[in-house]
Amino acid sequence: MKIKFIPLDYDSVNIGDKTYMKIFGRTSDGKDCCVIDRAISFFYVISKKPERLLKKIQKIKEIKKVEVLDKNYLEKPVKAIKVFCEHNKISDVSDKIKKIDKTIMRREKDINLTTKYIIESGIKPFCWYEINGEIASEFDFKGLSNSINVDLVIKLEKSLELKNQKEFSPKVLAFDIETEEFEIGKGKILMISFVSDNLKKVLTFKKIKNPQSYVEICNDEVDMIKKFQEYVKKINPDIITGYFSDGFDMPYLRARAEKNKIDLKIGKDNSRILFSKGRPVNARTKGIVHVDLLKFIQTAYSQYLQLETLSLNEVAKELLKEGKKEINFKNIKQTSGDKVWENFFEYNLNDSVLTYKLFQKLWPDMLEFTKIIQEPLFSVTRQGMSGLVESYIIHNLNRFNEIAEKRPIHDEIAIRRARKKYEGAFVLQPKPALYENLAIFDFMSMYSSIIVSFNLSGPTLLKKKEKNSFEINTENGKLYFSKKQGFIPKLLGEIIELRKKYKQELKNKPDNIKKARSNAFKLLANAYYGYQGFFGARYYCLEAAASTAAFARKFIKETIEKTNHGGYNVIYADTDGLAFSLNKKTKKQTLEFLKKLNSELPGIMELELEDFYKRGIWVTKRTGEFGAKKKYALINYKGKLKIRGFETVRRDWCPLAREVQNKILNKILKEGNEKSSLVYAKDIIRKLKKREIEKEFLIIKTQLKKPISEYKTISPHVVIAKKMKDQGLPVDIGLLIQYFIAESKLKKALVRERAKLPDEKGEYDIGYYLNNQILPAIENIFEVFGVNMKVIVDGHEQKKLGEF
DNA sequence: GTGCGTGCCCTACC
DNA sequence: ACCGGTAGGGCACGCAC
Repeated sequence: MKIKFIPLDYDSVNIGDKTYMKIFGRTSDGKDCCVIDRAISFFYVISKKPERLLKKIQKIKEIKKVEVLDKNYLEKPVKAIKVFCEHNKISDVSDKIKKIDKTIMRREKDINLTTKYIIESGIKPFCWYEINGEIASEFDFKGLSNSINVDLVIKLEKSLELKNQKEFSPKVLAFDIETEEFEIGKGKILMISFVSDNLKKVLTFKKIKNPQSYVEICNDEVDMIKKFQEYVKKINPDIITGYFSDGFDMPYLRARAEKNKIDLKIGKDNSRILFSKGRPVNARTKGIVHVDLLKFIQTAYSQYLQLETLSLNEVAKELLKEGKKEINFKNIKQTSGDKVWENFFEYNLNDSVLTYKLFQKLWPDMLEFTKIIQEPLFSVTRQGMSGLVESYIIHNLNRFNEIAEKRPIHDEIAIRRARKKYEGAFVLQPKPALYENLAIFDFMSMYSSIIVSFNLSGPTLLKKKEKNSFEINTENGKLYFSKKQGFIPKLLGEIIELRKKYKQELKNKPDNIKKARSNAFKLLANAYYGYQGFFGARYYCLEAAASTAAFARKFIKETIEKTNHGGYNVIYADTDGLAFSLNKKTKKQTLEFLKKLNSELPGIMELELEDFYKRGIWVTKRTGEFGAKKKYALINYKGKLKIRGFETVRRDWCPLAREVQNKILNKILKEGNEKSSLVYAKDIIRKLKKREIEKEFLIIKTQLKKPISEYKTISPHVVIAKKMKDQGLPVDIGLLIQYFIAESKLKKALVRERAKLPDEKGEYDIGYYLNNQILPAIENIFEVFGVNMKVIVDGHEQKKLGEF
């Protein structure tokens, strides 16, 4: 028979002594389908004299087939023996070959079976195919089809990628649980909510009177978990999604199922939820793709989100413009009244609703990444950017006839991590002042364009100077790179081109898919440089990373020189951009000057105008009279502010300090002087001294970055974290610790001894907030105008200050 | 006992 | 462990005086 089919999830299974792929997906008429195919399993043996080796290798009985091929390995032509055997025999066979000769290079054993299958079969995720095959009978594959809960199980005979790739909207189930305890499995699950198309439900065993229609009351926890399982089966989604569900909801469900001796099976092949061994843990449900939105947001979205945390509440507020339902957890007990529980149900349901909407919002991005990277959705949503870069490279190696480099093992990683850091970007020290009439130029994707323009990669790195090679001076001497384009720079060049193409298409006719596609290529391009310097990368090359940084320093410094020579005054520069004052030059002249600079740049390097600015301010460092780097504020001719590095944009400063500084920067940039800001600042200080500022503006937030016990320095937020843990609150890595600094009877109490939880009793310490928050945030701004805040505060109000 | 350098720690910039 | 280096700045700590 012939069907139109779209693959969503991949899995492998051993039947007898053979390995098969199970490809879960949908048919064009919406049927649930599983296509069965033989797995494709092989690895390469690279040898200078393959003929001699071949005879010995062929004696190994597990090997099914060998081919001697001309391949490339790290750009160099090699003779390779492609050794085919069953997947579960690969390491046996490989070991036997190693025994023949220890030095023999074996490669691609470490490429995962699904990746290999996708590459070799060409059956890619979320791409429509015409599949020819037979319906598997109950006798095929030792009855495999009986164990798979789908409408159709097909033995694949032939597949053809369809020209007409129509859109596919997956059926999604979003879910969320609420529990008695935060620790995984410790208390009961109180309720499970889930949302799908036209369906909203809360399952619970709390028996309240007259519940809302979406509430379904179960007998007990066991019944509730079983009902959830039944609902998943009935809804039969393509994707099940949650928020931090890898780390909480899924492990909790498993723990409670185990505790209650429930055989919880969610997969379409009746398998249990599978958890990865490493950290962070991820949870897989076979056939139904489990997507944890948090992980994907962390890798693909967080750089665009200027949020204090990536909590569902904040992310939903930012992306969906709607937040979570507020609720006070502490008061909820089994004995609480029905009204309290009603609220709790509503809250729980709302989380699933938000998760569902968030999924729909992010879906174009996930889909585009999946299509570009060609890895299954499950792994795409869990890899970091370096993993995505690597997958992209691996899926494109066949075009270059390349054998993949091996993944570094433990010892190799240790060596790499121990290597000295290389010199990074150049940052120009600014001269503190208020400037007028500015412009910023920056290099478009500077590091990526350097990698492409100078062919910087491991395989193109030369051992010594060759005629006609690229060369660059680094802190470890000169390095040389071949001019024959390597596959890594080539692929990156393509990514940059595609990004440009889709960006243009997006401009011409905007839609979400184009936006997602353009963005995915942008992220991928930007991650390339980091990838080559990352110790876990197959194509790790510190020399290439160091050279990229060295070229960047060279070009930004040259551009600064040229700009100063061109009659401008460069104020500041960081990595790939420079700010300068126009002096008497016009915008038009400046754009002409930009053209000239561009005509002198090599390869695909390009300098752009970022914007013209009406005013800009640079301040001194707190220590010393020098201008502070990475700290400035600008206003453009439309009145839009660009604030970088200032306390205003730092979450570890209290809102009052941030707000006051923000207002002052705003006023100064708009008005061109400090006069009215000074009046404002004095007023705030007066209010603070009179304790007229609400405590909520004085809460300091700092993230817990590691387990409490690992801290060598016990700083205020660590003390607070301990307090919270003692109170039975969930204190985990990544938690944003909130506290304020209170007055103390002790004369010389440390800050940490004065730190209190926001709802703890105590008056805030006026002296601390004045001297450690407000003044530091505004002092060096006024200093630019020769105004000394300390003198003003002390001079006028010395007596009052003395009290603190 | 104070003052200062140093290291830890967090969070920003690009 | 899950992309890099550069930088500012608070806080705790320990040594010098």
